[in-house]
Amino acid sequence: MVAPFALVDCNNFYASCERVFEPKLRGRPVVVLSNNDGCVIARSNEAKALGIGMGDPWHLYRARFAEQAVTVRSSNYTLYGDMSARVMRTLAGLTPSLEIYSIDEAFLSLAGFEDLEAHARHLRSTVIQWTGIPVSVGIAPTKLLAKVANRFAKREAHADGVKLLIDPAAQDDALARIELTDLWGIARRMAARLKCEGIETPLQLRAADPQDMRQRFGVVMQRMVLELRGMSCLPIELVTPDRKSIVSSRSFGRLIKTRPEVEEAVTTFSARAAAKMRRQGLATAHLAVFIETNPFREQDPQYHASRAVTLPVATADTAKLITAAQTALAALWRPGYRYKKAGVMLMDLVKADRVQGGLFDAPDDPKAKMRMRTVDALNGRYGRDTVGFGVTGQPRVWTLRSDMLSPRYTTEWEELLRV
DNA sequence: TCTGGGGTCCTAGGACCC
DNA sequence: TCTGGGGTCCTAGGACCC
Repeated sequence: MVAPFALVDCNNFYASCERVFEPKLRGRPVVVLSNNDGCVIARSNEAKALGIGMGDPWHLYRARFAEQAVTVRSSNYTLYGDMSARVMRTLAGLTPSLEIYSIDEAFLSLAGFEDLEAHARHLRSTVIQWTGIPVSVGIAPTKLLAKVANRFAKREAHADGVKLLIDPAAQDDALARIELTDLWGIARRMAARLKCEGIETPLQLRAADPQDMRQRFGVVMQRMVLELRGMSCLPIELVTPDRKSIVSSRSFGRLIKTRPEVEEAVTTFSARAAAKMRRQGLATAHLAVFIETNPFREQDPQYHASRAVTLPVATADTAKLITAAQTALAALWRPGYRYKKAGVMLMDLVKADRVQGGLFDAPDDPKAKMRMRTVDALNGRYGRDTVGFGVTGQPRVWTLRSDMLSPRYTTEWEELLRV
């Protein structure tokens, strides 16, 4: 048999994190709220039982649950990130192949384990013992089915946090008891489309012809059909790929009308995103700013827009990114609206080993200056700022957009840059 | 009067995930 | 009065370039 997958998912993660540091909250309804305490982003089982929904605006409940002792916490992402790292470190010690899928989920390969259920229970008990976070474990021949298994591990009381969907009969039974939208990758819109085409249940989807589904819905849907049949198409991704973009955005606590206030926010977002980018060893030459009015206030005139700017060279320098962001903001700013949200997006991120040390701006090293002249000449010749180099490493060709790195230029550039 | 084709970039939006 | 934040991938049309 193919190596089975386990999906380990933390139960009600943010609420569970709060409980680790406040044990008296155990057994009581707990909700964690989004930024500005706007809406519900995590609920303990007790809070779910009260009918509090994911994403619900908290103001709908505030009065109702005041006296019912629902404990409310503002979110603390630093804490959750730290707890997540503890859980992932624990899991990493218990399997040779771990894929961190999200802040509270990980896929594990269970290749080589004889007693899958015993191992799953071991994972579960070790994580709660070492971190205080309860987890559920779903095991199946494919990632998609492991997701389904995890759902039952969480919901069935007798499962006690572990569910195996290895036998075809068990898979049939599980798929018969869920909706299309319960499947990983199918949400409301796609489910509606499928239903229009006569596919109304997960079992019907599994029975569909994979090739035909590819024609009608694309390669992603074909993979889903195969995964439902127990043919693994989605391998464990052991290496976390570099981020392609980094966003820093916030809804304002109140509606904002003046430009200086938005400028201030955009400055903060730029600095925050730049810091995050540097921590990940990345840099960028593409940045965008967006601002939005409050779409829930239908009586207000609406405006939402984004503007991108390109820097002459990739950088991770906060001051340069702030300047660029203000330029973008100036281009899209419209007076007379009441703004609710703004953000800064850093895009087309590149490895920072190409751009470290502000080298593109004022290199002191004579060789670097020489290379800079060559770069200028090349950029002049091609009419674009597409060439750069690293001071610390070997001179190298890089591009502001990866798709501009065409092979016919690469060799020539490499030669010219070798001072 | 006829009026290409390939390519990139930007903006916008849709769909999905956590 | 109060409705999150951070990601990925895909598509489409217009501007612009060669």
